[in-house]
Amino acid sequence: MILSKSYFFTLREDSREEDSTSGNLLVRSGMIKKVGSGIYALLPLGLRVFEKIKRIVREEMNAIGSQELTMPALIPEDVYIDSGRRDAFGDSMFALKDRYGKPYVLGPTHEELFAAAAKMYINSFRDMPVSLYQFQTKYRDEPRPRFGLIRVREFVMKDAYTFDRDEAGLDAAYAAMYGAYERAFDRMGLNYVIVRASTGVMGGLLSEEFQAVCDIGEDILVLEDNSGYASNLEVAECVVEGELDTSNLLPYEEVHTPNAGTIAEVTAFLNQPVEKFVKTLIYRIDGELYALCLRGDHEVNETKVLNLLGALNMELAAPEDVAAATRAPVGFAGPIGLDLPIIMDRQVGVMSNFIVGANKGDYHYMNVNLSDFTPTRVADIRQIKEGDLCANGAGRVRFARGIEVGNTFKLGEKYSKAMDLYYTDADNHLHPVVMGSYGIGIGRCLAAIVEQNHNELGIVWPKQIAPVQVAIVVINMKNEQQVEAGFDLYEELSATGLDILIDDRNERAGVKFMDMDLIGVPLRITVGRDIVDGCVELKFQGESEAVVVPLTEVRERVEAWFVD
RNA sequence: CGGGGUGUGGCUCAGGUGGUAGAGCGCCUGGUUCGGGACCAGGAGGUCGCAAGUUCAAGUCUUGUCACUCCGACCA
Repeated sequence: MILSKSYFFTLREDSREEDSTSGNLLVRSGMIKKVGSGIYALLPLGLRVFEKIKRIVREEMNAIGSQELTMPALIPEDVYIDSGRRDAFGDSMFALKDRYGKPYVLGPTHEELFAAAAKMYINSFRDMPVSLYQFQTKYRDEPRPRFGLIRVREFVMKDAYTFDRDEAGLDAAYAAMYGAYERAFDRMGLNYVIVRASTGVMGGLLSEEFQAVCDIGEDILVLEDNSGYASNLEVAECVVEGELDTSNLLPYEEVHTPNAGTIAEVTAFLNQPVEKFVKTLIYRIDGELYALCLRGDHEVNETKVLNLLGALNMELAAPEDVAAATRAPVGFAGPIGLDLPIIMDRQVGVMSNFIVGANKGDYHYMNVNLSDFTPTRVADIRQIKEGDLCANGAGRVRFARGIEVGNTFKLGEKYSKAMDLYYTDADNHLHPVVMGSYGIGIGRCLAAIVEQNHNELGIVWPKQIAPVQVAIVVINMKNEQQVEAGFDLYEELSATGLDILIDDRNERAGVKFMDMDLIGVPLRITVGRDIVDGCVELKFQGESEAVVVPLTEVRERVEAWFVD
């Protein structure tokens, strides 16, 4: 890459449109440019990085025997209606019509088409296992795009699908894919953890996420360092702490608590610790009202509730619904005498002589016990907190934030049944194919790498990802000796197969150095004052001092550095 | 979808009470510089998001609209 003849520019100031470090660095280094909300152009330098990430993923996919193909992004809407997912995606799907009025969508994910591809091929158990993947642009109408390439509306994803005869086959395919993912993310230089996740809209048996750890991550990871436990907050199991003390159960009594409708107000008014309260939240879940009971200092985990009930939507009930159900204003609901299904968190099961709302404005009950009401269900429905006991008992959990750069799903038979994908076994019986699906967000990887690897001057690319590995900076373009040596070196190093850049612009040295630091060149070779001795400077990423090396040794040093 | 903010040159922004647009950076020319985002002089570049309205006169006031953005809701 000869800089004076290349599309190359940098910006000195942060862009007002960008709200993340990675987004700003990528924009300032001229690698990406926002075109619209959640829509980005990949400029030449950015595309180089993007292609390197793709190459790593492609190599790892091919290495486990997955075959690449390409599905369309523009898809007849019927495909998703048939699988039952059109409604599940709802407004997050981009929808459009052709000139005849026929409805189409831009694919948000491609299980359906891959199932269709499998259907063309798979008839017999002899046709499996088989594994397919693609790189394809996905479209999701995100309500709120943000953080540069991290939450966008158009993005390239590598999605892979495996097809097996049975669950044992799926387990093997899943394990292979999991290993490929570990190798791919390791090669990218990402710091990541693998967490158990919710199967959500995708459905299925198991979901795990590859989460790049960083502060702007939108997912909360629950970690226990000694045991290596890692879970997404959404599904992190809570364990019951403490035991039920039945030694001194008291009869419940009504107490007047004027204007004390929040937990904070009641605890203050009654001067009791928040752990002595049980709060009762009225939710509307798939249209029906439910009461959820949790200890006062605990929060509802909506994912757990939805999974428990097999429901799709839940929201706090409207104030008028609460009033009708509890015969009291919001803030005084309680389980005693309440005519709603009651789902009680397991932790409440070890509480005694606690305080609940009395279903009567400005009143609570004290000294309530489990015998005073009957929950419909008792389950783990609370959100885990930092410092809680880990589900495996190994210790206390801490939280971290993560960017989901990849996920793996054991889908099982859900889509094959929906898409009528069956095969004949050796005994001539029909069985549904057992599927897995696996995604990697390429742009997210790029953003996460930058988010994890930068300093005050710019990006610090891992050398295998960097847009160029080596930059030759010619200090003085009017000095013929420097120019000639620079271009000779450029020729020589280009033969190594590495990506080489020569900065031959008529700029001052400071400008060139700043630009190279901004775009994140792992090795900078400076052709300057030492050229009179036949030497140049090599400055390796992470080293504060440059080393002076004779021109004759440069190639050797560069090659040794890169394989290191 | 609810609430807030912002739209002025390629970028970052300034433009009390209305009077016909500026700065810094970037770009072009010349000169002095030349190893960590140089300096001097000259210059090019703007339908002030868009549309109506008020007014002799609108970047500025009114209304509408679009875009971007933040908080919330939502979220593979």
